Amino acid sequence: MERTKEPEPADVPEGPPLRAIADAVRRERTRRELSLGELARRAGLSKSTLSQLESGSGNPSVETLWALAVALGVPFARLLETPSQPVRVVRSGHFAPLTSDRAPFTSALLAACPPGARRDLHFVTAEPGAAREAHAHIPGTVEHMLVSAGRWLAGPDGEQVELAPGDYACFPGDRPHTYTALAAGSAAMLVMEYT
Amino acid sequence: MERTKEPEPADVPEGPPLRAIADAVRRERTRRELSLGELARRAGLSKSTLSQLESGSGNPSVETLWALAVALGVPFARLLETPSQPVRVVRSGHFAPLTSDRAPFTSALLAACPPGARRDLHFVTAEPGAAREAHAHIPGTVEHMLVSAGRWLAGPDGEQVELAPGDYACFPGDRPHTYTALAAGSAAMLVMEYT
DNA sequence: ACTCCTCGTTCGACTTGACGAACACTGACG
DNA sequence: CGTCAGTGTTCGTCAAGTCGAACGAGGAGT
Repeated sequence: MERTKEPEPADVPEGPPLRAIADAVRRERTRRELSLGELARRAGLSKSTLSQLESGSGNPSVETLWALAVALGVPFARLLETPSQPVRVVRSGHFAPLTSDRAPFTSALLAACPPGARRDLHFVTAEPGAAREAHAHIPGTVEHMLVSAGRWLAGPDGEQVELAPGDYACFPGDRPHTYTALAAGSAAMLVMEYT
Repeated sequence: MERTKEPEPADVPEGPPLRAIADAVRRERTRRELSLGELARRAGLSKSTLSQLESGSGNPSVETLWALAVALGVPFARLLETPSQPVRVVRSGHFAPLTSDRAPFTSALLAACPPGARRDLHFVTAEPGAAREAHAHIPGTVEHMLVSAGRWLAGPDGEQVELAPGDYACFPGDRPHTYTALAAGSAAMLVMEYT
């Protein structure tokens, strides 16, 4: 391995989840009560390849992983999933300095659109006092909130976070959650994401 | 390639979408106006590897693809997908009167998600003086902008509109267009929609 | 005991992906 | 004109992924 000697930018410490892939493959395989050899045969792979893959040693090619996904009957991305996302908050000014090609311009990707996802855009305003209670939406729903003005307290029940203008947060929408304005004239961009 | 000689089950004619991956990488790269070498540098890859990958010849490892996904700031699965409307402005306070259920709450649907559409969320900040010129994206791209702070002049060339905090505008992104900050500390939510 | 089968692992040989260097091309600058 | 800094490509080399075969371990049935 070791393709590069450059000090990886510290703000992106993530490496490829080889361990997670290995576990996912083994999990999906045992769930179907398939033997390692049987899955290898169905996927057109050798047992040795699959064995090394499941042991975490290795760096499979997309062709190999694709064959496994087909043989297992799962979408490709399933083998790469990391456990459910927690509430994610990006404080104003703490966005990733992704691109700043020219002069006084910064742009940050808050949330890329997952495959097949659909997003509706809302703009909400509220005055203090009343909490908007939203019950659980259909599973897989994710909500994104970018505060435009005022102050908000929002998030799943028990995990609410306070947000100031410029703050961004996203959290699962398939659990009960609330939005509460803490200041007069509070406003926010709300993106509902369905999968 | 050709790892197996077994007659592939005819009901699953699919192979790994190497072509689609190649196109996706190039699309995401050019969308960010990154050169091949620059992306390779950020991802810790060699130019040759990336060149071959984008040309469709090759079978990248997950480590390689993962590095690219991180460098591009997109979820891994995005790279595996198979894959002109007038300017519309909604002035602050002129949203559709979707009055709240309870008291001091208003919510407005700015733009419903068309079937099959995909949207990426960005947060942009800028200082006056420099206009960010974005060249035409792939056809069908639509951009949504919700101003959070400051003042903006944005839109397709020749049709720019001035926007104040709370204002919303959407316009085609497949034509040359610009974003210009007119006040210090200007910020906005930017939603890129692809079909 | 033995045989037969299947399980998952480890071994050497082959194939191929990834790297670095050199390449041709373009446009900007003197 | 030449030079430089970019673009993206092709080349040879090395490391790593993949393969087939052989391996030891565990059962089930004689």
